[in-house]
Amino acid sequence: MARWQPDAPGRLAAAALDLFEENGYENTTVIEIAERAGLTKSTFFRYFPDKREVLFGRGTVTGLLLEGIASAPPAAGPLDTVGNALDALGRTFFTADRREFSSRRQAVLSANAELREREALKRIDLTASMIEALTRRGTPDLTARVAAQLGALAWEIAFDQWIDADNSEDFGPLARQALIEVRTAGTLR
Amino acid sequence: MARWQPDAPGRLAAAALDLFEENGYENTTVIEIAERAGLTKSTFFRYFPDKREVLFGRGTVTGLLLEGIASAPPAAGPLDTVGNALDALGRTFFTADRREFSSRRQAVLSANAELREREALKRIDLTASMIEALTRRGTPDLTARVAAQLGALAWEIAFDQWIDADNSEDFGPLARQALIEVRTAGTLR
DNA sequence: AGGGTCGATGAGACCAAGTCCCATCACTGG
DNA sequence: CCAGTGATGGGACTTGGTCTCATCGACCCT
Repeated sequence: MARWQPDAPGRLAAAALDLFEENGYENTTVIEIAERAGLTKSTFFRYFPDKREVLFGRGTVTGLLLEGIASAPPAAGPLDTVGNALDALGRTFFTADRREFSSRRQAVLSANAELREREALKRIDLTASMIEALTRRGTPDLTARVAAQLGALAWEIAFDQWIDADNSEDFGPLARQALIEVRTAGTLR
Repeated sequence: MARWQPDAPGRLAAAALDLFEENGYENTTVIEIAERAGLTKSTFFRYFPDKREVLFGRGTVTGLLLEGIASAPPAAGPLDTVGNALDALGRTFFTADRREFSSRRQAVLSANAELREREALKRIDLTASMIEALTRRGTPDLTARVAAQLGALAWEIAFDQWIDADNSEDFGPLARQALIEVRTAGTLR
């Protein structure tokens, strides 16, 4: 038997999500979160740099995305490359069993400005990562920046649809479709 | 004679920028900022909701941008509309006399994660505003979202160039040019 | 068996951000 | 001269976040 209950960070994250749903983010104290997880404030800050971060995974998403970009066929255009990456994300991360969790999490996020701010930062960091990964495979800088922005937009659209209760499609196809629509809408004056 | 020194928020903002440059954002206390401005912590938080916000203007930029979008010729395409708005911004806000200040401010922003996070939020809020302004003049939703993202990207590019020391062009033309390049780069696979 | 080590946790002091409430002060108008 | 008003000061209080040291349980080694 383990000396302590396993997966302290997981328990903290779960407790946090519960409490945020019950009382709201601002009315929830880090001490309360830790207590519900059977831990203390010290341990909380050992695993998460701040209170917001408890709702943001350990950056596995970024890794998957970069991998997806790097492993796309060399001949693929930038948007197709991003499409492949989003597809990979759908297969590995935005799986059906994670849908409910994602939905709950998203509801909490949109209810609080501080959390939305962190989300904004994540989006921009992610976009920067995509740009770097694209330039690494030879995409010209400006093209990479445009592709990354459009990719992030398609992600957002697909994610919202995926979360939507009366919709049962997988994330991958939704992202593909969103990317196509974004591309055709991108022929602007 | 006024009973108190005039323009308390302005003095606070100036003191903050000075101190952030001297000692860095994290090593500067709100109390220190207030003292240098001849005020107190209480007064600081009367004018700014938090420490970060002292570096972000009173949202005049958003107003100007929305105005610029709304006042564009009705026949203009979405990107031209955004271009007009950026142009207006260049004439009214990103004026030559504000260049040095913008440059100093930007250096402080990029040096601190907390400030970059706030900047990310501002960008996303601004993009949302642009989308709303575009849809209000009849642009289809998806088109508006793409145009706003590309507009924000062009803004970023133009701003970086404008800030760049060995460059003397005005913001407006830089933004126009950036927008053109972004549009041509946006024809992707 | 018993002592040493190690990794995860707890305890508590401490600082700064941010909130709140009330006092003060300088002027203004009646 | 007095009451009101608006900007400021003062200080108590909560919470997020940091830091340092103590504890505790298992495992190893002899």
